[in-house]
Amino acid sequence: MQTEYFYTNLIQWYKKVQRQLPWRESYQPYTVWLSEIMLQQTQVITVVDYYKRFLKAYPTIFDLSSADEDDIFKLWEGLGYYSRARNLIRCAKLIVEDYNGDFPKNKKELMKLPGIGPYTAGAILSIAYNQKEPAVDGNVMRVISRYRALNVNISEVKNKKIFEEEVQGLMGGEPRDFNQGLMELGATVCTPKNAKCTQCPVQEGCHAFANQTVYQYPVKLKKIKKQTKEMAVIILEVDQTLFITKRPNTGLMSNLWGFPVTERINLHSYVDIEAYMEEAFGLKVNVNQVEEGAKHIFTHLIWHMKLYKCTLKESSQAFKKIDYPEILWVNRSELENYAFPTAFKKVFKLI
DNA sequence: AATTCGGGGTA
DNA sequence: TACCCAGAATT
Repeated sequence: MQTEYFYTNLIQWYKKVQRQLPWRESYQPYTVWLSEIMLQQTQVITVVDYYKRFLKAYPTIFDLSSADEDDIFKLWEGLGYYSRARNLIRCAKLIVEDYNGDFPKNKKELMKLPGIGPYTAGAILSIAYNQKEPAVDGNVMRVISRYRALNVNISEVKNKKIFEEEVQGLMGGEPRDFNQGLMELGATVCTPKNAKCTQCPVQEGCHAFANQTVYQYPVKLKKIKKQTKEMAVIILEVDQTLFITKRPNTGLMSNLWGFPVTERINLHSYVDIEAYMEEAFGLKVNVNQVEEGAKHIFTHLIWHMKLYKCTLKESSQAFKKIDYPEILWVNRSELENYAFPTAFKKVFKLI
């Protein structure tokens, strides 16, 4: 029978070849949840060390729920998608306050929690509670679309339910190992390029392999064009202390620290930069020098940074803060105490 | 339904 | 370069 073939072979393969990963040492809801949040759009190899540090600092959901937000961001520094870190604390507090420290055991309740969507809910239910719920991520869509030769555009969110139903149909009695096995197969064998079909436990049933059309799947129709922005990074130094500010709690790199930064509208004007510092922070500055900065690539845009080295005008006394919640003057050795995204860490080396 | 969220590995 | 990654929230 087709269903038993896929399930049996996948489970057997997974139990034999699975990678030893820190979040596979136990299947507590807390550690499953923590690892799944970190693994969103982030590769396993990147997550491992972050996960270990995080779990050591916060062994239980109760530790995390009472954590200092700045400490969380410092631990998350460099991992990206920083709203995940903010949602992590919000979720931990809700679990402790509203659920007595125990994660809900149904999809509807789980998806009400910040940072938990359909994939993560399914992962928690299947991996922690061994419930028969699908957990469809990019790996699973690639595996299933190849196995069934599905000409379904995975870029359209509405098509995800097609894959969830396929997974349900293939699922057997061990959802925990089955869902993880599906993802493991996608991550290590059924890869986007150089797929290792000779090692595949379900090669005999795979339609794409039979038709030699493996690389036609998954169908993905959406092009992202990265926009390039010329950015001015303001390096304002007074008495060997640097001016830094915490970024707003929405938008790009929210809640992390950074230097003041603004788009260079008139590429040759210092006046615009001085006006920006006056408007945003109430600081009257002089731009003394412009130096080459760094390039940084985000998901949907590219920053070309130039460094605008400034001093305060003597007449300026008031350090007003308007748009930003927090500002600080710190010396270079203190920078490491604050969480900075990688774009600004590149600047550290230049100043 | 489309866009916005990082950063690194890989070919 | 361009693509992809154990996606979710917002517009």
